[in-house]
Amino acid sequence: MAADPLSRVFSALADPTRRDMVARLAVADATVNELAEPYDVTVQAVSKHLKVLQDAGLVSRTREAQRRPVHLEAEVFDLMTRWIERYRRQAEERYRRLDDLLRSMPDGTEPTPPPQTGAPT
Amino acid sequence: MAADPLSRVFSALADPTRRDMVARLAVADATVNELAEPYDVTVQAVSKHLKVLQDAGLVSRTREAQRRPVHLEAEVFDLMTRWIERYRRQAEERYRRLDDLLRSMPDGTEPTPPPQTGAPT
DNA sequence: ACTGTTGTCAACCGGTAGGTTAAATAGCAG
DNA sequence: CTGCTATTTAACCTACCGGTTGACAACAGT
Repeated sequence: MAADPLSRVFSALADPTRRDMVARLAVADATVNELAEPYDVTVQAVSKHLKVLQDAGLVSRTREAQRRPVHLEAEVFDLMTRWIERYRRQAEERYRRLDDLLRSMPDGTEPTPPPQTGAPT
Repeated sequence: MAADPLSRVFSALADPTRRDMVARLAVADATVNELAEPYDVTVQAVSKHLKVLQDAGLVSRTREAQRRPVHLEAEVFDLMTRWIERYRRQAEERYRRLDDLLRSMPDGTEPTPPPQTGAPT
């Protein structure tokens, strides 16, 4: 199983069934059997999906009598949003600067662009 | 290969190496060999990663002499952000309403909410 | 016309993801 | 204690994923 949290979250949401579960859990908590009902897979398969979501920190389970309601934990979304926004912004900034650059030299001279960088995580 | 775009994007970003490539491409376009340099995998492996990113719509390639610079396409990020924000908001709305509910009945009467779990005592 | 560089394609391999069935665990109702 | 319901665990199977090596295509430079 993927070591880093970001990989776990992205990987968890890469499955349509799991995304659908998240969508339904955003509306209301639900038990495993309730969650399994709409899909034509076994309850065990759904239980596995739930484990993936839980390992990704997307859901939590609380013991309530013999049932174990599943609850959506929305905070983890921030992890993704922050990652995405970071690079989206960076890319947009690039375009902006490229625009400026092109506008500032209609003669086509190459002004030796900044040196390459190493990559962050 | 995953049919729906959302699965493809999430799946593509579930790999740390691919996320790192995206991070570097946010800074500047790069060729396959340049991209491969920091990692201790073969160029072929990187080429495969690139194909995944491309199928997800995250990068595009433009033919330039014998090189094929890779370019980050940031628009696809919106697809994810929209999905995430939608359910995050929905979940937060749920909490808000639950708060209101609890605040609105200090007598402890149960107004028969939807046949839900977690009935407060 | 060769040679070197850049990149892809094909075949293969080990590991893991997602599904199944069958058995085990946990709690509630008689 | 027995049985019913809800859920997880175990064992297994198949398919895909990420990596490899080896061969090949396209182009630049000499």
